[in-house]
Amino acid sequence: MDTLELVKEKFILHWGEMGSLWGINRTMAEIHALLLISPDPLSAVEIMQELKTSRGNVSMALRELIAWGIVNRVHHKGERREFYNTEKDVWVLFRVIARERKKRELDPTIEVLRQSVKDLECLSSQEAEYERKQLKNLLEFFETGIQVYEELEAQAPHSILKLLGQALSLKKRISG
Amino acid sequence: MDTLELVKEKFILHWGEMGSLWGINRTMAEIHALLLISPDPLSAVEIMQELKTSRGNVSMALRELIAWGIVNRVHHKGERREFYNTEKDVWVLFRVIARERKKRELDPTIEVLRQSVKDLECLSSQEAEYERKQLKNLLEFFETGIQVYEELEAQAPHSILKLLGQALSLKKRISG
DNA sequence: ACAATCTTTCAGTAGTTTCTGAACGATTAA
DNA sequence: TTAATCGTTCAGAAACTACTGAAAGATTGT
Repeated sequence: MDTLELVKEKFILHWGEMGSLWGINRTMAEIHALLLISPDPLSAVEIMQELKTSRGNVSMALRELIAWGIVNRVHHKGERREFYNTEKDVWVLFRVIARERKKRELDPTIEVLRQSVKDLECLSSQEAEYERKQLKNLLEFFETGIQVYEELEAQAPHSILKLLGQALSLKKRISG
Repeated sequence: MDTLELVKEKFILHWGEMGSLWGINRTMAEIHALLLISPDPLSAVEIMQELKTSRGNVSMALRELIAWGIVNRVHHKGERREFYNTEKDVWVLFRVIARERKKRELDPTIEVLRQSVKDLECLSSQEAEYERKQLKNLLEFFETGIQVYEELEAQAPHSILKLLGQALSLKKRISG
């Protein structure tokens, strides 16, 4: 087996592992990895063969990936088959994922926290007091997180993290 | 059931859900939530009763949480039982988790990418070229991520995200 | 209309993770 | 020593998630 294939396989497997650590399943992550390093869009059959998995599984995983906004369908005219593509720019990818995770995780959490703090507002036992304090802290944390997210979203066409790094060292130079 | 208990339960359940979305299991996340809003350290039995789960499960989950560095054992003298505590400062908690995730996820990924790029260095087919380009981009992304992480780690005793927000708006004011 | 080629769906299965509870070990007190 | 109380471990059960493959749906060509 040649180097290219070996590296490809290692990368795909690793990406699959990482996928499971985050909330997405192995097949999804593997497909994403495969598309990321493929110069051209691939058909479902090619993906299926490359990853040695079933047709149905590929179909379901692609559906999910498309829902995440990470994969696009590509239609070649005069072709019956559909082809699939992923966003190739890592930084753009990061933004898409960040937006989706915010929607799925941050927003609902903030909602729960806001409601909880509100519900506890009128109680005055020791315990309620403490709980309210803690939940308020959490809420503040997540709200700041969202602010940072929006700051990023608003200005960054590219190189989000790089920008962050610059911003931080800038701040360090100026204020201490 | 009173408001306090209701809010407590809702928060614990929600935190448990979120935990599963990230890589940690429900019980771990629930225990963490419970400790976070408890004014005082709790014993294993109290946790067990509060979450309606088994003794063994609590023991295992606590072991994991301690391994993450999120929960501490507290020994009261003259007490046979152990009590358990979590870091109450959300910002500190964030740092601990960030460090751990870096170690478990970022570092190994960077390792794979470095090795892969190196392995591809001497190949020159179209495909190898493209693959190398993509992996290099990924590598750059993760390396920048780590830089930002270290920047944060180095300076922030508190309010990490807040700092980030400030840094960003500062940068915006100065440079565009 | 029929065949060919592709996608989607979903019931059932395989595989994985989480949880339970009984067994065991350690510590303290009587 | 024995009983009581606590923590830990781990085999097996339960719950959950991912995957397969056959069936059905869609589209195109003959």
